[in-house]
Amino acid sequence: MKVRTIAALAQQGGVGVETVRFYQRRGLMPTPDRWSRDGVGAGIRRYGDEDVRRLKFIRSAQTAGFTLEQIKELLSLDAGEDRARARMLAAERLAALDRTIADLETAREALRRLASACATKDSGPCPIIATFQGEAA
Amino acid sequence: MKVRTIAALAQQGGVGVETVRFYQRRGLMPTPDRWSRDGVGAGIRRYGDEDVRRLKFIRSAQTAGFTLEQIKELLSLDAGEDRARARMLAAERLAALDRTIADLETAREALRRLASACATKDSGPCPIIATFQGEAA
DNA sequence: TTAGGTTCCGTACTTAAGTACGGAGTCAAT
DNA sequence: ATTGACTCCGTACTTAAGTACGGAACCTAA
Repeated sequence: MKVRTIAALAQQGGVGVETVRFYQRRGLMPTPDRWSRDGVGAGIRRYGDEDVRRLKFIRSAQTAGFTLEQIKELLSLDAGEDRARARMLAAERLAALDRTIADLETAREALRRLASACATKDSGPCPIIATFQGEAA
Repeated sequence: MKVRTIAALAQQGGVGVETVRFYQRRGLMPTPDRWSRDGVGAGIRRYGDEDVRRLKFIRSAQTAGFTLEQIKELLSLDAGEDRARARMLAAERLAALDRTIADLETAREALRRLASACATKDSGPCPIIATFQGEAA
């Protein structure tokens, strides 16, 4: 149950302080009450392990291609009852992800062709446009 | 040597007219002179097969993750002598692409876990955050 | 208790890649 | 010759996801 400042939270999540604050404004991260150890003054906000997990989840979900808006919904579903909705969001993203990966693999082949086509000599023009497109539409 | 209007060019490239004009402003597509068949008036711009190839190249290169700025450089390299530079751009992008694909595949696994974890029952909470992260950092 | 580094907050700015708009000119078919 | 669609052009707006800024409050170590 370690308690940390926003800077430590951000650091553990691999983002900047301003980004955490941005997520708070967007409703993705909670904005806990401020408190000081000695009870004097307004204090500052402190964050726990749960917040770290939440922040890391946001980053992973982003890698999976969810928008912040969708991630917000996933977070609200996390404690909710609507499994069907969660499944649907996951399935949709999975399909889109597979398409993206396929596209990227096609692009990788094109890049390989380009790299090797331009590798055979050390000077002289190399037809990038033609090579890159290969036979793809 | 078919000649087409900007709308036909855009359509063949799978983009909108405004996008072609945007690429022209950015120096990615040429802005040919205007001419009319009967020589009367200023005419409009006409585009050939070369323009279609160029536009399609831009779209493919974008899929490969190049920015428009980088694509602009690739286009300038297409007829140039600097093979080394072309190879370098390709190699860098290839490496980044491989990292992206790997990340996406990791994300796909996480999504699969999520989908199946939330599939076992039809209601009740399903711990999205915990499930999605799996054991990944 | 004071100096420095942080936090907090609202607001404004940034970037990439478009998209939209409005008015004037042009083209193709009737 | 007119009408309706399309082109051209400059300028402005959009979206997502941050980043930056400035001043006031706060916290910690010396």
